[in-house]
Amino acid sequence: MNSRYEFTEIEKKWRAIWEENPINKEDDSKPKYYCLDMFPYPSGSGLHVGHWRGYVLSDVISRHKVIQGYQVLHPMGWDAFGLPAENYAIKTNTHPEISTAANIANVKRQLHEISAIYDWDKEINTTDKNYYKWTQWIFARMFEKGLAYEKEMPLNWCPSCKCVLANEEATNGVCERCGSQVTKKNLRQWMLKITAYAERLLNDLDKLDWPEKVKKMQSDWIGKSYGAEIEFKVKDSDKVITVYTTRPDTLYGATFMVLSPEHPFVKEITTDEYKEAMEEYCYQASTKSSVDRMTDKEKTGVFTGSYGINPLNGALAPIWVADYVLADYGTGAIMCVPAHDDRDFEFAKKFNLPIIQVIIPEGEEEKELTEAYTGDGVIINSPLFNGMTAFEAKAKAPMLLEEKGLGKKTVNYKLRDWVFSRQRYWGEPIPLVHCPHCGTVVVPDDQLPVELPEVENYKPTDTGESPLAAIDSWVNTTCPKCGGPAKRETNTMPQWAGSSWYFLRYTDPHNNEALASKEALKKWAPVDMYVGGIEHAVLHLLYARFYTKFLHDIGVVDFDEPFTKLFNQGMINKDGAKMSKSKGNVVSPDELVEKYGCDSLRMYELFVGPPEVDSEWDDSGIDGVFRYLNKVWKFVESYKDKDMAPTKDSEFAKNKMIYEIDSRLAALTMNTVVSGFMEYTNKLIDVAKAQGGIDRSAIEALVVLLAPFTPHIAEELWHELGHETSVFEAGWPKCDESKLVVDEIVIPLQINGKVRENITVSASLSKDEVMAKAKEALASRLEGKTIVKEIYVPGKILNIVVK
RNA sequence: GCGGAUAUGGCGGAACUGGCAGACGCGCUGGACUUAGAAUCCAGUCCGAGAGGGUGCAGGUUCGAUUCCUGUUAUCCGCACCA
Repeated sequence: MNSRYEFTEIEKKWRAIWEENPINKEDDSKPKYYCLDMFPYPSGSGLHVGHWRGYVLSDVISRHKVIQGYQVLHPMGWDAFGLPAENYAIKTNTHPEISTAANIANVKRQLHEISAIYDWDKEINTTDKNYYKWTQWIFARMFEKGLAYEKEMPLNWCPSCKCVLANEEATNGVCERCGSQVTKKNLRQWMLKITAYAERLLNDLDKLDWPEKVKKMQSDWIGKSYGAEIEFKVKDSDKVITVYTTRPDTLYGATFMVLSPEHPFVKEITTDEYKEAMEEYCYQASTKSSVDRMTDKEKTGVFTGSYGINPLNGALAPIWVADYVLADYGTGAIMCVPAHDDRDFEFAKKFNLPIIQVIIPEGEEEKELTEAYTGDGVIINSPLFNGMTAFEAKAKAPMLLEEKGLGKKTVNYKLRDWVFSRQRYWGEPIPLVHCPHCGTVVVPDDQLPVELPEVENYKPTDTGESPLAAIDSWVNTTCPKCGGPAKRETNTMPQWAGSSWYFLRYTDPHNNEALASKEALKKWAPVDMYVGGIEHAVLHLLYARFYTKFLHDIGVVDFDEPFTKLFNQGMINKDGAKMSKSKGNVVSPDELVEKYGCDSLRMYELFVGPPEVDSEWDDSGIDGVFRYLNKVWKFVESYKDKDMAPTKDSEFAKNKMIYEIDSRLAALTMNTVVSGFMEYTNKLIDVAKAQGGIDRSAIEALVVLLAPFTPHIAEELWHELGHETSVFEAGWPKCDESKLVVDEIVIPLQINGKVRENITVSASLSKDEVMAKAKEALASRLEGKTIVKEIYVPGKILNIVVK
């Protein structure tokens, strides 16, 4: 055995051996475990130490499961459609396929450096024809089920990407990808009816072992609210305006109404006097970008000249049009209760509209309001609800109104349907054909995939047309139904399409008959542990849940949630900022692997901080784990031939180590696992030094425990200890808790809550006996004091309160 | 504006259900070994000479609070006129 820890040699050696003979083999006699990383986009700049973090974490979990006797699916692949490759193509006129392949080769090389147990036979790539065939197949099924539909509407448009965006991609009015301000553009687009699944997407969050934060973000995004729809007749008209409100209890306080500028009645109920102003206002609203509409805090609006009739008391409510009411939420029309809604209050003040209070705080008198009162209280001025609290009335009002035929109980969601088409080249073609006779026809399964054609110009247009639209030979086709001339749909799918189901494909990646066989899905899916960044909290994770539920409904899979457990690893920052090429603060793992070895870097990635928290990268910290591994090496070298019978001390040290590593690993607090290794290795070394040797099983336990974290050194040491088979076949050490029982304990002694002395006592002593010893030890400090109280927490602490 | 999270030495961070604050590591200081350095090893390292003080700040509950409660400040994240 080498006296020095030659990591380069060791790592090279075992990587080659594992390549020949993988430690993780399929074996149906074992239970399954599916541990998945969010697959990367193969970017040109490669991986940095931040990417490693999640991959190391998932690999530690996977290897741990292997040692515990599971067959583990731990696959890797490429989410390779997307804009960077396409933009690169525009700049250099290189086909995206070529640049993508080059990037994949580089990132794959880097991934090998991690020595994760990825099964490369199961590698997938969303841009493979055999893969996107099934992405299209799923779309075809959605189309048949009426979940894919076409609609013309004002959409989020990124002027830089020259492409529409889904709502999820345009939060804060900014393009999720490039950060440009999003504008509105009226376009005909393909939509997916994700709203049909709103209720299930919301309710099923309960059964997921996911971070609360992510569940909260999804449930906020779905945004369910309870309320009522109430009908207001328009005076001197046959029109009836339905409003949606969550506060039907305040109906008597409704002093005006507001329609969104896009509401269909606007034209008809605007009187001649206000016509011109209204046209101008609605035109302005239609051209306003979503950013402006959001940031313009000042309320604007125009009176229609018409009045709505309050169904409860017949009071007249002037009807206004204002852009603070959104067309696509609720009914696009609201009743306004300025006394109890901040926005309505502001609007009423600005346009001098009446304010009627219907709720006053418990025990207070009605007085003039300087702001809207939105809290609970007693209902007043409301014959139907008087005497109730607002809380009560809010709950009862929908039913009461329904009984009177004035409205109905309703729920609403903020979730909108998913804008699914993109005006770009490098994505899955939408498998539809437009036929002048048959209308929109889905491409039959036996003609899938609809392949991307070669183009000469990848450049997107400003008109909202895909570059594909310029290729006549591709666009012109025959109708699958009638055989007549027809045109292909030229939009492509968003990047999320391929990633919404890829976790299913890993179970059976080469299947040409189905997206995966029933048997393979049954064997592996759903994913037991999903590791990735928080940035997909609503986007990818919501879409993947939606796809899974759909595939469940059409009988493809028999579960309806894809990811049982989710873990979001924190980002790694450098100089207080996210690593990026443009900031020049990227730390590459390649040099660190060369200098310290893969095992050291793996362990250090886990040591930088709690895995779910963002951490600052500091190169010098890796010295600590490197020194630690050298210490382990030296320990094994020094004591492997000094085997002796187990002693009380060695048994305690060994089992305590197993117990601590095991429980910390189970809690996924990997930084404390690493510190635990350091702490308990030191204890083993102390015992070995004191005894002049140590039993072999203690050394072996350490080596096996280390294996998921630092596989190469562990495997090498395992063989040095005389084993012929892999450390990953050794079985996970079990803690014998009977060995943790001690007969002497140290009790800290406090006076008035401050520790003054420590005494060592037999663990079997009674309270009185311990107290007597304590008083003896504290005698000089207790002199002249009166003891007020004595507290003894058995085995933990003793406190004496004195005056 | 609303919602959520976080705050502990020079630094990263520990502390399980209220029970010895600062584990483990980095860095630093001193020493050993060396012609010298690197590496390694040993000792020390919250502040304070000491009594004592100390987990963002101000209170509270408790024998005892980093942990629970109230208020407050700062930072980060999510949503953003959703009626």
